[in-house]
Amino acid sequence: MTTNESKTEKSSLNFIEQIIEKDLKEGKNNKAIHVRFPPEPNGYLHIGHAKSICLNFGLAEAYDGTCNLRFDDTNPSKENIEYVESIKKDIEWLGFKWHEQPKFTSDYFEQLYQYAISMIKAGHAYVCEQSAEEIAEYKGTPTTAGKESTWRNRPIDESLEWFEKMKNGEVEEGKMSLRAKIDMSSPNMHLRDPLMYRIKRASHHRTGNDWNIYPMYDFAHGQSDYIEGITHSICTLEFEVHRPLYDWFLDQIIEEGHIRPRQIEFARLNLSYTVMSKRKLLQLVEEGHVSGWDDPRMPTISGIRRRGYTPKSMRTFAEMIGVAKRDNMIDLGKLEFAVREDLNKIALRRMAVMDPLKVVITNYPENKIEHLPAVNNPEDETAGERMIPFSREIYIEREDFMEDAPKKFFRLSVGREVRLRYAYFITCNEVIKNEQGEIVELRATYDPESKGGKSPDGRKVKGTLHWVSAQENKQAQINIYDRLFNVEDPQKIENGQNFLDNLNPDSLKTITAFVEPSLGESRIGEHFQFERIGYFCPDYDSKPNQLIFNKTVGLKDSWAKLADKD
RNA sequence: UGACCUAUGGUGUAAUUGGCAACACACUUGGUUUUGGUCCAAGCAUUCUAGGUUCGAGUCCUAGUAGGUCAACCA
Repeated sequence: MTTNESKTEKSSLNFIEQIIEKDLKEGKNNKAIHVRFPPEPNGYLHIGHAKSICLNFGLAEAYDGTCNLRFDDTNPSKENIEYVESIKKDIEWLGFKWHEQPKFTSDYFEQLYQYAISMIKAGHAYVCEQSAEEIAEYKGTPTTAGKESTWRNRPIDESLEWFEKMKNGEVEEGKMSLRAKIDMSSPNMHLRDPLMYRIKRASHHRTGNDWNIYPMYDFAHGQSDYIEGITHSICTLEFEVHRPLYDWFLDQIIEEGHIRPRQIEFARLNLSYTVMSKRKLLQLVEEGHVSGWDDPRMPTISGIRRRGYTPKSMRTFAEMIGVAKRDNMIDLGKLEFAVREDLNKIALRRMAVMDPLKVVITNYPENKIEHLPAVNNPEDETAGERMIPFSREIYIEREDFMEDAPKKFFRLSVGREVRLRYAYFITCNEVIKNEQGEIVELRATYDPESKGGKSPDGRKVKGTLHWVSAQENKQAQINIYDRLFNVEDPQKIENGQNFLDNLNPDSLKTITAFVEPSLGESRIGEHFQFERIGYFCPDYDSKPNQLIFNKTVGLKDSWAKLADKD
């Protein structure tokens, strides 16, 4: 068995896989792969996180390694347990399993504190009494060097003493901080004596009021990686400039014979027609532009789930977009392709009429109701059949009829014959209008010989329409979602505007539709294809007597494309 | 004008590390079809620019250009 050797089924490797295979080949880290997904529990996960989750957990799966889930909870004022729970749920939904129990950076607060003390003792850290403003001022700018703090060379004992007092809550918030002693003139801003600890009186969601000081990201992340034995610490590109600091901190604590984690950065996901920053997503929720974190228009994992996307489609998508270091803007169409591909294979076909137009079949008996068999999924024989009621009066889609139809219009028009899916051929012979001249009803005749939709004499009809019996159907509320923003990159804004000005006012349309009776039994978690329209799923609020469906994504529509050209 | 990073079709990712630029999405055209869906077939690139090395360069060298990240007691 060569599970630890290479990914044989894939012909090309991304740059991270190449690094890993090289490390494995060289026998680094005892030939083990141990990665981690380190979210901060201060918001809901979005599809960008999904990319990272698929990357990290996927790497662990591929190389017979392990992947930790670690909550990076060093900022008690922003984090809470609600987010912890939603993050766990999202990862599980995607189908991944973390190594052992979920881990928390707060589990290591005591160890981190000890590391800090030893650094003070070694002369690599000091307690600084500059204010936030002074620190910023002394820091300099990217193009000009900074100045050293006046507290930089205070005696070690004094720093030790004050750090202890900081910890014990004897120092006011903002009055002191612990800083690493590195290089105030470094061209890398992050090396200009970065903060290691700040005083915070907030209650932490796990450690309560045990601590009055909390470590900063840079002094917590690499250390946590080290403590957990992480081999490859994969993060996004904006942390690239942090890497020298990551390595510097590691140098201060590393011991002989221990695994030294390596930080590797990749480009975060950008998806067209949406935003991906937690801050902006939070704003959309808080200002009520969407109904919540799991609004099906949100790029959050919970939103996407409610929208009807499948875990498999998310993983396919992650596979499709790949991993690299250059900035990208992924076409939303790729995500839609991934979900259509999955849903096409698994979704049960049903008929539903969104915008009904009544058709009376004049030569069909008045009170007769036939139950006709219909295939559940042509892509999956095992899905079987169900029966659909057919009657003298039916509804078809309003847009499936046209009075002055062009040649390319394969649907219903006066004098034209079409097939009603799984039912009969009908020919339209009369249009009924109201006083305003609007079409309110169609009269048609059917060919009794064409039962099931098969032509009795081999004659062809070009069009097949979906339909629902006007007598036997269910009403359903349908939520039709469109892209949340009108422009590809909502963050690109004109002067004086903000990203909210790019919101698509028509991103949600709610209508009432007639659906075939079998949909009355649909359950949350199921996926349907409403034939010729798109994929839909029952919303969380859907009930048997009050059906609600969310549109996941439309079917590809080459007729709409053709019609658009005029 | 500092440091670091990145440049391959409309989009994303490859190219056995110097040897016929490949795969997917999108788009176009045609075929099949009881979903204008699916499926099948075909088409779609001067590898950011300019020089150079080489029998041969997306890959190496030189000089540019463009984009991104970094100045939170956030992560």
